[in-house]
Amino acid sequence: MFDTEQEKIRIKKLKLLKEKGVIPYPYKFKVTYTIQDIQTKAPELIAKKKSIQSAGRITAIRGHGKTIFVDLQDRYGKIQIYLQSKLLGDKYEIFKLLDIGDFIGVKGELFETHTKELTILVQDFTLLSKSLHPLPEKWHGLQDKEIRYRKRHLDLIMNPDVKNVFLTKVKLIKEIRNFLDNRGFIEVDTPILQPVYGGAFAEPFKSHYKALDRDFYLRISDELYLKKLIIGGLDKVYEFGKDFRNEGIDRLHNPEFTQLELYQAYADYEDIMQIVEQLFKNLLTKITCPTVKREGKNEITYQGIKIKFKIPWQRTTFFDALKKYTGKDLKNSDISEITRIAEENEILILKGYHRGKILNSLFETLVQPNLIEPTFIIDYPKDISPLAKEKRGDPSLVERFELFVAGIELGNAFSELNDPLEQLERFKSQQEFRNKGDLDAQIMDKDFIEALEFGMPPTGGLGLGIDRIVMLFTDSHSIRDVILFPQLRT
RNA sequence: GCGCCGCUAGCUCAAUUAGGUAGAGCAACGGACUCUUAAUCCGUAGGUUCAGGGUUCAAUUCCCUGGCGGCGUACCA
Repeated sequence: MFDTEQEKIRIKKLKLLKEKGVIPYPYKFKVTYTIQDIQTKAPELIAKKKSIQSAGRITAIRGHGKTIFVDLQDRYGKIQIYLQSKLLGDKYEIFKLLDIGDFIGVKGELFETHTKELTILVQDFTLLSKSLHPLPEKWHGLQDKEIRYRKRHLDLIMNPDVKNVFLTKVKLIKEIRNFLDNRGFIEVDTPILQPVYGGAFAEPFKSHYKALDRDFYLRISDELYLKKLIIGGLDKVYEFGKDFRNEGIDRLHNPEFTQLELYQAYADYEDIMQIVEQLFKNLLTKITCPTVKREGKNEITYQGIKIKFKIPWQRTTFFDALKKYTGKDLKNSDISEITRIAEENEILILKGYHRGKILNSLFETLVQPNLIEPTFIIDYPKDISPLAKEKRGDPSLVERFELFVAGIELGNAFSELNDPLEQLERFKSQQEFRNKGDLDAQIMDKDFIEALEFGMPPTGGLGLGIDRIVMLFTDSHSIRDVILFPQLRT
């Protein structure tokens, strides 16, 4: 546990401190000014020679014989403190048993050094926690991505920009809440452990509930429960939910991720598109990440690509988009033609792939990477959208859209299917796909059908990938950079 | 899953070309130093080179297997 030379030395220092009567892990310390407070109120604090108390982690020590300069870091900032042996007497020697990484509380007065650096002249200090491991190197920080993800505490200590990313995530979620609350939506929560999973195409994580002696699944979406709330009359609901999908990990996928789902009664997918546009307009105005430069309120530069969010965003039908990038109108094509195009483009077709699924593969490979500016792809084939309502005037399609920005899928929405008899038929055809080998086909949920039978008003519904939106706002290349503890191999 | 790349001191990196006693900076330890800020100066210590196997007189270096990670790709509509 304490194998290295430096760790052994720290353990020894801990023992020495105890022998000298220093409590290495005390209970509390009164902070009268955070480091950020000190910085904003500096002129006043200096002028009035106010006694201030602040606390933080030691990140650098520069000794000069009878004086020591120390950098102290707290949640929002870093400040220099100055210790003089003539002021501290015997305690000055105690400080020599402290290390980079230790937490201390200090009491003193603020002043400016000759080089105009804000500094606390320390009259007294208190050890608040002894750190038993050396921190990574001060200048290069912590680079090793594996350690950064596995030991996020070290990443946060050493790489201040990381903090900004997660503070931006918090602000963004808070702002979405505000936006929805102001429009009369109510926030709810629905089960994560579900006896039947549904609402998306994905394999679930499976668990076992001993008391009931039956298998449960971690939800892959909140959809069916939220629609029950619409049936129950809540009319406008949303949930920020952790969803779990038993699938691969890459720069856009983490097995557990945060999704916003919202449902609005008496609305259709057109209304939802407008909500999404307004929501982003609001976020673009209010959310800025300190480490990401933005030129204007209507644009974001993501990974070097400038993206404009001028409303209304582009709306293109699924088949028009395919036509643009394949040169062929595939709306009435048969499966052999689609298969041929897939093969021409070296798109893998696995067991259980039916027409819609191959079309979707074509779309993802040939169209999606080109969708840089915010784009609503609308009106999807029915067989890959079992929860969406038929397109008015075209029974082969459904009223559904997906939102793409920077080639990344950010959201999925429909005019929700509310005809219980048709929903039953859709589930049945999903069952057939499943029997033919499509393991992601959706599961019959009789409980949900029965709820629909009581009557669900026309409803528009939406799912938004929050982590991916945060990627956009923080210019993060990987979803791992916007999830504090991303999944890694154990 | 597949492909490529990587893994060396607590951290950041050298040394691998063509096999020949594994180095530096920071951090640490001892010493000097009352405005430094990547403090400076003098000195010291610190290594199962990811693991296991193989080739060789000799392996961080070459080969094989495994582990972990990164990037890409596939799967995940």
